[in-house]
This record gives sequence, structure tokens and C-alpha cells, in this order.
Amino acid sequence: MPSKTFFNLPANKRDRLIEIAIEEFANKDYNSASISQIVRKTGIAQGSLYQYFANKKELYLYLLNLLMETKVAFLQSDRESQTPRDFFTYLTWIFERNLEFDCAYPALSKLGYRAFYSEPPFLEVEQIKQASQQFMHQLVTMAIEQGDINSKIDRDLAVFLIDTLIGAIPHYLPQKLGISQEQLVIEGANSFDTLSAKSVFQDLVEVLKYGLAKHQK
Amino acid sequence: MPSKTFFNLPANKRDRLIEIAIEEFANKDYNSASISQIVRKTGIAQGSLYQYFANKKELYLYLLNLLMETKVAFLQSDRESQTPRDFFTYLTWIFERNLEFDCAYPALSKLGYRAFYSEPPFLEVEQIKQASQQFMHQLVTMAIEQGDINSKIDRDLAVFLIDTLIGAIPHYLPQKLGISQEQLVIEGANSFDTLSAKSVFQDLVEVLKYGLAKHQK
DNA sequence: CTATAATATGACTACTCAATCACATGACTG
DNA sequence: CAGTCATGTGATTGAGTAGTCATATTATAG
Repeated sequence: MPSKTFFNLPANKRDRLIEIAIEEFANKDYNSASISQIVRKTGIAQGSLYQYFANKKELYLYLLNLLMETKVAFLQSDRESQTPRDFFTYLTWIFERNLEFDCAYPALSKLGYRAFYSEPPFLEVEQIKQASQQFMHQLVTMAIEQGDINSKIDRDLAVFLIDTLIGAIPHYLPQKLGISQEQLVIEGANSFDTLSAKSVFQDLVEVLKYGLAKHQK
Repeated sequence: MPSKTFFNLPANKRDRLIEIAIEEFANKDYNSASISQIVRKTGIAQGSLYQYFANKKELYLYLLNLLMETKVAFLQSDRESQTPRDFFTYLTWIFERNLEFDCAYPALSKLGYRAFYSEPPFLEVEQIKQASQQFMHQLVTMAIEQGDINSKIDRDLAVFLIDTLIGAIPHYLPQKLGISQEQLVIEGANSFDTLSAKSVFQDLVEVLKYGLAKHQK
């Protein structure tokens, strides 16, 4: 969607623009994020940016797609993602891997949480969100077939539950582990105890497991 | 916090201002909500509004406090709220009563969801939010003492879970019951099947119950 | 009727914003 | 060298913003 000109840009200039744009949209919601600010920080002329991207929305959606691609690549890079296993073990892995991603790309992932778990500024965002929900829907369906999840349970409800919690855990984790968002962005994975984080995930998934599994009575 | 002048206002004028202001902050986040717009819609002079409220923030916090008071009054108005009972029955009641509140005060509650489940624009909002979380913390503590919740479970985690789901259910419910947000605002409680809504709540609480209760192994 | 205090008013300040455009610069080609 | 095309530039446009202030209106009291 960006213009050819954008891709002809020297890599360092392009990367710098992307990085600064991500930061802007990570720290402010779509309406408050400012093209002028991005232009000021990069040192690029305002007119130039509008030769790369038709408008604010196009830039934003480009970044959002970049996030999705980066995330898919990140998740697939882990060998373990291929090996099949019990749904709740897999879910724990998703939580852990998600956290790793957030530490590796803090600004990018913040942009994503803002996009998907606040009011989406326009339809396209909602569509991207629904695509990722559909993935969870498939997983849940498989989990039901495998017998990991009780077939009596409404699949939509299960998807809602899991998806909501995946989206909300970044609010809980820093508070629980006693670190601020800023620390996490600066120090990344070093700012907290990986084991405590994992144990939080395990506790959470445990609750989901007992809640969603087949239970007697 | 508003000025004396504000309270001296004829009731209909004051109410109209409040109503329009609530609508503005319900439909846009704090930064995008516009004082100019509120002034235009009410027909009140801009200078007048700034005699009632020192600034945008004061107006916003006034509305947020109004929400909290209204909600507390609403919940306490139900006799059932007094009768003690099992935690998960009570939780179901909270979900149901919450929905009733949302239908009774759609704009006001939307303002609240925006305030508490998006990035709070400033510290005061976070404090109000924490106050309401503390209430849930007490309930969970009691539930553990009563034996409704497994004492092995981290109370913070349980509070997080419940609070997150209470905040997220308004995203799920309209989608599940096949109605739009707008319909709900316009038609209120008539736009959906109350029984289906209740059954969604029961399913959800059931999951929480089995997830959080004492379970063998 | 007059003086004082309370309230209303909307033009105005100083600012930010997304987007545009006329022009400048550089690169490659014949 | 001239000509063409791609790209860069930042001042400008038009619209919006929160908040202020001098002035006007209204209410109250002596």
C-alpha cells in the first residue's frame, strides 16, 4: 500500500521512519498520534511522508500489517510451534511466546494491543482482529474434538475468554511482577523474573483448564 | 469540584449540559472529546462552561464520579444485593445487574468502560479504577474464606480474571446476541433477549466457578 | 432607582493538526 | 549539454483545539 518511492528509500532512512512511526502510534491512540510529530522526529519533510503514504490511515495500517507479519514470523520461528500437543499446554506456550514477542518488539506490540483491545479507529482494524480471532476459533474447535475442552461449552465463549485474557495480561503482569511499563520497554526481558512470569501463565491456564475441561456434575 | 455557579444553574440547563457532555466523552476518548463541541451542542457559551469547570479534566472527572455514584446507588437499590450467598451466584447477579445498568445509562456506562478499560488519560482515573478493584478483592477474599474459591489460587489473579471479564463482556454480548451497540443505546433493554443474556452470564460464571473452585487433583 | 455582585457571552489568543502544492534538487538518458 | 523523471522540501491552507477576557446582561439588595 505504501508507494514505490517508499520502498526505494535507503534502508536506514526507511527503518528510522518506521521505528519512529511505530513509537508514535504505540504511545498515543490513532487520533492523538501526530503525523507532524513523526515528521519532526525523523527530520523528513512532511511532503515526503505524503509521497510514501497517501494519508495517516495508510501509514497506520501499514504498521499494523507489519506487526502481524512480524508476529507470525516470530511464532513460527519456534520449532515447538510445530509439534502437536494438548491444548492447554499449547495455550501456555502462546502466553509465554507472546511475552517474549512483547519484550523483543515492545513498541510494535504496544501498538497492537492499542489497536485490538481499545476501540478500533476504523473497520480495517476490526477485520485484522477478527482474522486472528478466527485462528483461536480453529484451535478451540480442535481442542473440543481432541476432548481437551468440554463439548458442552460454547466455542464463541471460550474464544472470547481466551482472547480477552491474552489481550489483558500485559496490564496484569507488570503490576504483579512489580515493574513499570517503561522499565519493560527499556530493559526488556531482563527487567523481570522469567520464571515468575511463567508461573503466572501456568496459574492462569490452570484456571482455564479446570473451567473449560470436562467436569463431572 | 465544579464551581458553586454550576450548582446554582437551573436544573434543566445543568442536566442538559451533563447529558451532552457524557455523550461526548462516551463516544470519543478523552483527547478527542471536544469542549468546543459540547459547547456548540448545548448552546452554552464557552466562557460559561469555564466558569462551571476549571478545565476539561475537571469536567471529565466530575462525570466519572457521577458515574460511580450512580452505579453504586443503582446496585444498592436492589434488595437482593443485601442477602448473602455463594460467591458465584453473587457474581452472576453482578453481571446481570451490570447489564441492566448499561441499558439504563448507556452513555454513562460507555464513558466508564472507555475510562477503565482503555489507557487512562491520567492518574486520577487509575485511582478510581483501583478503588473498584479493591471491592472485588474483598469479595474474592471472602469467597476464599467461605470456601467458594480455592485457597491455593492467587487472589490477585482471580481479581484480574473477574475484573477483566466484567470489563470485556460488553464487547462480546452484542456480537453474540446479534445486535449492534447503536441498537442497544437506542432500544435499550428491549433490543435483546434478556434470557439469552442471562444464559451467557451463567455459562461464563460456570467456567469461572469450575476454574476457581476447589478441584481434586 | 441605584449600586454591587453574580453570571453570561463569544470573539480572540495561541496553538496543533492532516494534507497540499509550487518549487527545488538530484539522477539518469539521449 | 539538454531534457526528463523521480524525489525532496517546507511554507501554506483551512480547520480544529483548550482556554481567556473584556464586555454585556441579569439579579439582588439598600
